[in-house]
Amino acid sequence: MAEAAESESPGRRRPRGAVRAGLIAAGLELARAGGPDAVVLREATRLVGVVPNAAYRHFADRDELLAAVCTASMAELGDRMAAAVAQVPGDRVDPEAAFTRLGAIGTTYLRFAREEPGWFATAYAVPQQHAYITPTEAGPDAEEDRGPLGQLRMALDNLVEAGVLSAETRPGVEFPIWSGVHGLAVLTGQGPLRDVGDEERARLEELLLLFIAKGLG
Amino acid sequence: MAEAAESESPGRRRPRGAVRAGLIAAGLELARAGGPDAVVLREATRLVGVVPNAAYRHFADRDELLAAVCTASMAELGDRMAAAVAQVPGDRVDPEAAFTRLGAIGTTYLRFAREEPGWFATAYAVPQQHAYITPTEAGPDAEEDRGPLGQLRMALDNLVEAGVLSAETRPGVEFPIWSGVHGLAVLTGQGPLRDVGDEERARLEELLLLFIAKGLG
DNA sequence: AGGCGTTTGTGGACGCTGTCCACTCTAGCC
DNA sequence: GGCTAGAGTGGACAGCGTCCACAAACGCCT
Repeated sequence: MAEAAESESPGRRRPRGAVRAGLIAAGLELARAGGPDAVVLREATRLVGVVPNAAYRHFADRDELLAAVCTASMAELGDRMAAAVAQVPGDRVDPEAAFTRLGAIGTTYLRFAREEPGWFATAYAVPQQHAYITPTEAGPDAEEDRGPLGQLRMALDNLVEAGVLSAETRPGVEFPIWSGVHGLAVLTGQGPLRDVGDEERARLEELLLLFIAKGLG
Repeated sequence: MAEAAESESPGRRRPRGAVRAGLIAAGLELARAGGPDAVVLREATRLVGVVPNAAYRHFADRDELLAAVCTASMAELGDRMAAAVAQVPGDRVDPEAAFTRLGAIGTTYLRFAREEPGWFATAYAVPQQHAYITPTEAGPDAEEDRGPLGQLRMALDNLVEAGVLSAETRPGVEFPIWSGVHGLAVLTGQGPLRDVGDEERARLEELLLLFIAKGLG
């Protein structure tokens, strides 16, 4: 990432979008290690090997850079969730597979928060409004939403299709479930439960998923 | 709060712990308006009417001041929850009252997050470890714990006493419940659900409490 | 080919922050 | 009634985000 001192004459020497992309990559690196507060503009430019003000050619201010890093962090979470879901064998109407997919979603979410706390915190630390989320009910064509909520919705819809989840329980359940998983991630991540041991943490996660399953049944 | 320019000779003119208490009060004011990041040491000293370095006679650094403000924010949340619980009529073994108390706890928590977002964020933004929480199982003598988790535990224990909640469901349920409530508070507070409308938000809260009730039943 | 405007990066500066050091004055103890 | 510890002051430093004026490279147009 860091390629300082190219020792060329000033002016533009890099390919067209390189500085912008580099700043985001550097920001991602910083965020990974220290969360959103660690995304400091000057340090990012330093990693890219450019003077601080160069960043202002690509971002209005630090918040805009941070927003880009947040979006990238969220995308990373979404990608990992999608990968985990895709890895579950069985088709849409297979009841067992549908349930396993839901579990994979929750587990991956919690694992991401545990293994990449900086990115997780960053993904949800949007400086301004950002509109990750379809306001409350997506249009009926809930195409491909790779965000956590979108993927959770798809998994729940599959559960209904597969006959595991009753149709009248379905509407809106994504929010209690998301809240539960997110809350545990936050409490055990940066919150007061942050220094419970590993196996204790695993027990809490299991407890939560069981509780959710009970609420669905 | 702000009493600048007392225009006395320098040296100590205030009662003994006044500056320290004033700094915490000023920090609380700042946190209320802007969350933990708004607790800036120099601004707090300015509000108290003292030079920035004076703060270092009472706190090792900014993080220690912030920690004190966090503790105070958490205490405020705890007080409001306790007040709401105390206001519910009926004794410990009254089933209906016990259930109402649990609802009051959740509702107050969510309301606090909604009406005092700065304090709420601050309460959970501890810079270092802080040990609000009894690691996982309190000693059998779970005396008076005014923290959110402690009060939630008491309410759940009451629910068992009153015969509403089965004894084998009880162990550990506080964590899924806390997670759910906290998660919704965070998601609708600073998270991606932050700009849903008021009635939408109310619906989400209701949905969550229903889900929790279902998980308990 | 050559000129020119737009883009992109530079250099220097400002105000703000947290923090350190040396100093002073006050209050309370012997 | 002096002395010592505590509490507040003043000045300074580095690091941060941000603004301004300037210079160089690109690429388009004639």
